[in-house]
Amino acid sequence: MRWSKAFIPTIKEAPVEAEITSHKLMLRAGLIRRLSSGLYTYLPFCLRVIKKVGDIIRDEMNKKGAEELLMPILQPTELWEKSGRLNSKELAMLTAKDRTGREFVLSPTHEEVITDLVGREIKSYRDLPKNFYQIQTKFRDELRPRSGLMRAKEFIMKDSYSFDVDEESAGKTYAMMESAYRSIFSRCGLNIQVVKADPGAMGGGMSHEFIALADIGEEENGIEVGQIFSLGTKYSKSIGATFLDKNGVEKLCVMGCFGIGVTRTISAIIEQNHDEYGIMWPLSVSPYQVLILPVNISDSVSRGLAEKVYNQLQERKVEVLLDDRDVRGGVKFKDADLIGVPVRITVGSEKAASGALEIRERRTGREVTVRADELIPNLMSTLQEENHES
RNA sequence: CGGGGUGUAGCGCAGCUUGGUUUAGCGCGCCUGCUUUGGGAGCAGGAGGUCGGCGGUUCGAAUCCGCCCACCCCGACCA
Repeated sequence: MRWSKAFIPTIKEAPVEAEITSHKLMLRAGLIRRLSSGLYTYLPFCLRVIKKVGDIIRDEMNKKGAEELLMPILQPTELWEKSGRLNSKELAMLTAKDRTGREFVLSPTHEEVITDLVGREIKSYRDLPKNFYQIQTKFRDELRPRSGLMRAKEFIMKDSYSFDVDEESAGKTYAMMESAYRSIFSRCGLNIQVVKADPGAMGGGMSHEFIALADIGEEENGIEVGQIFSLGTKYSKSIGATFLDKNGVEKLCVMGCFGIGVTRTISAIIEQNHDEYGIMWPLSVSPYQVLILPVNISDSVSRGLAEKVYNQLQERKVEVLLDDRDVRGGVKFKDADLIGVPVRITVGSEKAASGALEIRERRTGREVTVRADELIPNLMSTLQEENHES
């Protein structure tokens, strides 16, 4: 992508609405814009990160045998009456009406819908265990939205729901999800602490929270980015999800549910990966892997070299952003630090004249000068290292 | 919902106390031209505002009064 064609609206100073670092940086680096309190547009740059995080989640969930599906956001209130959660204050539900006046819940979570589905479709112990997940927008009528994507009325969540034949099997699923979550957060570049938690509105038995350590955050100096619950038979009983066991006896599915706040995870990543100049994306979730920065775009030699490198990297499927804007070098350097692409290739007029350029790591500031024909192998090994560090 | 605070150009603010030389300013950003080009350049010119909204007081309101709305922070609640 060429920066001159991309929509990356960076700003020098953070608007006063933002207090915490991640919120400020997301505004400044052109990731989000506010529509209204607790409602944000994810700009193209942010959407790339959302996709990266989503792909890591999909990879780890699929490894554990979970299957992705997508359920409706609008849900009939009758289903929520069945589970007894229609008037749950904790879930802070938003509702919507159709033109006949029928009321729907704008889903804050999907236990009811998935249990209804499984109850209708799965009838035999032979079809269990099952684990379904989805990544979609959730709604909570937050009393007080705050801190950008940290607590929004509308946010992106990965939620999954497991169905097992008994507690023992459900326990294994629970442990598997815990390990999947550890891998997911680690691959996202997050330092996580797992703590025992109160199941709250979900009900059921055991629960653990995944806390990203940060000096802001709402509990224990950390940000809750995920939570897992063993639900027992609470929903299979109220909604009706049973199966026949080996002996032909009807039994209730033993359930678990597992959530990750995707957009909040991105806030947490920034809280843990930034410095005074801007974001320092872990390579695994960075919107681009490499930024090419020709210091002076009107110098034809460095422009030519930058274009050449840009093409080479694109051919190798490296996600590369070329800062081809006709602005002064200082502006580009500041923006480069702000948006936090992990590897920067600087093309300066002097060195370009002798066919050399610089590779710089955003996180460490480490910089090497290489000849253009040595660039690709050097860059590939730098990317490898970055990958292992995050 | 309780408490605190803020609304003046895209962003950051001054002006309000004491109403009238304010045709409402300043910095950044934006547009045009020239110069400049390794860490947010310089000069010149320019565009951009129902002063959050409605009502009231007054000869006259960004400024005083009332109501409403929006937004931010603390609390209760949550991925």
